[in-house]
Amino acid sequence: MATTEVPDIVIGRLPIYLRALTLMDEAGQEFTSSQELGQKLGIGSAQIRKDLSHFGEFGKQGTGYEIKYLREQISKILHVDRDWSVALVGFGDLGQAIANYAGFANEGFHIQAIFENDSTKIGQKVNDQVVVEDITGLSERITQQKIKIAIVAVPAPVAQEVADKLVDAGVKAILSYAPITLSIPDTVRVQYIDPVTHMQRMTYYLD
Amino acid sequence: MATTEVPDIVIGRLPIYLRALTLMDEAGQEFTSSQELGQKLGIGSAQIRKDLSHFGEFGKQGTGYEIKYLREQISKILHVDRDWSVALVGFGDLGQAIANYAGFANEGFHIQAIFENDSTKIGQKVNDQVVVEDITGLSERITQQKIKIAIVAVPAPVAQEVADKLVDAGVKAILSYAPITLSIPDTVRVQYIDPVTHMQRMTYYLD
DNA sequence: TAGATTGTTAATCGATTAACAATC
DNA sequence: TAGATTGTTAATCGATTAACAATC
Repeated sequence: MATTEVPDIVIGRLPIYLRALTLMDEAGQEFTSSQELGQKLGIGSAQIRKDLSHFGEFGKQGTGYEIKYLREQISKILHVDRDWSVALVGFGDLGQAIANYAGFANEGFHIQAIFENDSTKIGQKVNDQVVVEDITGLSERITQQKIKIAIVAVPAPVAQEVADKLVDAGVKAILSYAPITLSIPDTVRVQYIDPVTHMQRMTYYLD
Repeated sequence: MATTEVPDIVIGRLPIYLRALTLMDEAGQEFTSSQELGQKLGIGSAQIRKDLSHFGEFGKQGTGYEIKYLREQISKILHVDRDWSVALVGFGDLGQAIANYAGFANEGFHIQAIFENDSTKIGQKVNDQVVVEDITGLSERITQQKIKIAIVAVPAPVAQEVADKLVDAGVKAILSYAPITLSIPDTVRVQYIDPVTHMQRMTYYLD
């Protein structure tokens, strides 16, 4: 089927499918079905089949999906069948935890540049490879290295300013840990991580 | 209006509204409108009015919403007009960053118990108040302190096991940083934070 | 073949949006 | 009063789900 603009909500589920498939693969499992996958994820089997149908046919009647194959296909669809260079802005507690987090590198997201404005942190070497740079050199470095993805881990009051610089430098995707809604041209993707909003979404149901 | 089961997607937007209102309040602003709020958040004004209408009438024709008042009301709706005790399981890099993160306490989420299984970390004092405990004492301690919210910051392979213990101990809301979908009774709320899935959701749009 | 499961269609369900009377 | 903005209704839009022919 041709690409008739796949809904973003579908794109949002693909990484979840991918994660589950990777787990099954690592467990040595070879095949799965939309039913089994849905069961594990708390999602209807019809939804999984519908989601996948936006991109092609990946299964076989009677036997379901070959895990390795489907995994590869979803990786390609999401463009994660390659390595990505990532810039990290902010090297406080949070930034440091992010820089040390192995999960990114494992999935091909490599932090290749780190920026800070606290002079005591500049020059520090992280993981024996990346040196913390002064934030004033952000635009030049990002443009030069053609980095397209950035992580924002600075305090809320400066996050918008940082985002503006990133956009100017050509960044096309921002993962922001700052608890504010950024104003960003719609040619640039943004995703937010704010643990507090997640908490507040749950307390509604508690008494 | 009576509560005819408010959609969860609406509940999910309330913390965002609350965050924006807090920001405006701190900036000294007194009134806002659904239009202004929507503009700042990239959401339609009709949607904001519709969302709020599930809970009552909070504005005035012609002038809009008094920020302090609306903020208070949303806080009450979300049950964040109080303090919450939180248990943290896992005190590795991520757990430590979470324990040090001021954002939780600022919003009334206080980490009152921390559990680990690495004996070298047990007994350590965090922020001059909470002592890292052996995970074997988890059930007793959580039951005893009647803690209803927990943060899971353990490696994926043990996350399900930890979640089961938390549920047994009476926890009703789990914020999980483990990159797996947990199997949890639907009497317990779960929210996930997985930065990698957010990244993968964006790379789809990059080339 | 008999059983299982796909991909897809059509029906249902739910959420968003536009429009406007009410009213501050 | 004139202008602005609410809360709500109805229309639209989009997503989920059920059902099933196709087929491995």
